[in-house]
Amino acid sequence: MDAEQAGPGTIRPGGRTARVRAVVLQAAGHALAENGLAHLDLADVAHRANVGKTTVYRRWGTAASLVADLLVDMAEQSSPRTETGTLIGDLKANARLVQRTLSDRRQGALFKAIIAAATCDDRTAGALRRFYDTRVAEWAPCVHQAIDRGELPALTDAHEVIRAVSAPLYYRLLTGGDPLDTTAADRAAEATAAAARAGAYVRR
Amino acid sequence: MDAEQAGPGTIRPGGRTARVRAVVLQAAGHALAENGLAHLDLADVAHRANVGKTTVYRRWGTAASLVADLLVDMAEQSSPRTETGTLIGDLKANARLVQRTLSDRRQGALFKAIIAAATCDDRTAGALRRFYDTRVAEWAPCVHQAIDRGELPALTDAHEVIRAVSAPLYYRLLTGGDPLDTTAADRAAEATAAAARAGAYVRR
DNA sequence: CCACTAACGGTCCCGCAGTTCCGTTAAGCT
DNA sequence: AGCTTAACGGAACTGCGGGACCGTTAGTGG
Repeated sequence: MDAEQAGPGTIRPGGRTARVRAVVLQAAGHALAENGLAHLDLADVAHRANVGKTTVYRRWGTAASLVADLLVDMAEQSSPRTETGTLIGDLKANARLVQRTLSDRRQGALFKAIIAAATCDDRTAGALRRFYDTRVAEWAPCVHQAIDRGELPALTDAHEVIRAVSAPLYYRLLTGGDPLDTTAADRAAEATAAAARAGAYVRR
Repeated sequence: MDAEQAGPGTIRPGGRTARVRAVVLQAAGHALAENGLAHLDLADVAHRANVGKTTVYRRWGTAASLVADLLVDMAEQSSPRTETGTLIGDLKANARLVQRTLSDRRQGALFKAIIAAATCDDRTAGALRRFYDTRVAEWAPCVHQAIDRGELPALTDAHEVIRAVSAPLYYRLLTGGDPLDTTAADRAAEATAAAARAGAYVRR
C-alpha cells in the first residue's frame, strides 16, 4: 500500500516544514470557505500563507490532495464529547455540536467544499471517510452506555445510531433546505432516539 | 427578478434548439457520471453531443449552469410513486427507489457530481433545491394518508418525514460509507416510520 | 560548529479551457 | 414560398492555472 517513495515533507518533518504545512492548511481552509472548491487556486493559497506557490504545488500538487491533508489535520483535533447520563441528552449534545459547526458560515462552507472535493477524488474520499469514522467512534460509547442502562436493545449498532443523528443535518446543508437551527438538531436527536428504542438499528 | 435580456434558446425554442438542448444535457449527464465535476470539459460535452463547442459555451457558459439546466430537465421527468396501503410499505418503496438510484454506478456518480456542483454555485443550489422539493412533494401524500388512517399524529410534517427517509442514504453515499444495499434502505424506512409514530416530526 | 542536503521560493514557460469572429443553417412569420 | 434573423459551428486566438529550472535557506547529524 505504501509503495510511494517519500515525498517532500516526510524526511525533515520538523521546524520549517511543519510550520509551512500548518500555515498552508489554514490558508486552504480560509480560501475554501470563501470561494468554494471550484475557485480554489493553489497560487492564491500560497499567497495567503506567505509561501511560494512552487512549495504548494510540490507538496500537494492538486486541490483534492490538499483537501485530503486538511481532513487529516482536522481529524487530529478532536473535541471531547459531553456526557449527560441519558441517551437523548447525549444525542442532543452531539446534534447541537454538528448543527453549530455546519450552520457557522465559515465552517459550513468548508464542509460543503470538502464533501464536494471528496466526490471528485478517491484519495480525498478515503480521507473524508476516515475523518467521519474517527468522529463517529468518539461518540459511539454513549450508545453503548445507553445499552448498558437498558435504554436500548442489546444488539443496537452504535455507529449507525451516531450517523443517523448527523444524516438529516448534512442532508439539509447539501440539498439547500431551510437553515440549520437548534430545532432541527433536537428533532434529529429525538427521531434517532425514538427509532433506536424501537429497535430500528439492531444488527441483522 | 427577470431583468436579464433573453439569452440564446429563448426566442426560437422549437426544432433544432430543443434537439440541441436534449442531446447536450444527455451528454453532460454521461460526462459527469464518468469523469465527475472536476474533470468536466465543456468541449468534451460538445463533442459527445456532436455539437459545436461554441454552442455549449454560448448557451450555458459554465459547468455549473449546465448542471442547473440538467436538474430542471431531471425534475420534469417524474416517476410515479407506488401506493401500498401502509406507511411502512410506502416509505420502504420510496427508500428502495432512492437506494436503487444512488447505488446504480452511473446515476450515483451523477448525483454526487450534481451535489458537488451545487456547493460551488448558488443558481445550481437553487435548482437542486427545487428538484428535491418536487420529488418530496410527490411522496408527501403517503404521509397524509397515514395520518388519515390514524397511523401518525395529526400535525406530522409530511415533507420532513420524506426527507428523513432519504437523508441517511445520501449521507452514506457522500461520506463514503459502506455500499448502499436494500438493508440500508429498509432500515432508513423503518427508523423514519418509528420516529414518526413517536411524534418526532410533529410541527412545533 | 560545520557539512550536507531537504525543502523553500522566484522566474520563466507551456498547454489548454474558454472566447471571439464570422460564415452557414434553419426556425418562425407573413 | 420567401424573407429575416436566431442559433449553430469551424477556426484562430489568448489568459491563466499548473509545471520546470535553479539558486537560496535552514533542518539534521556528526
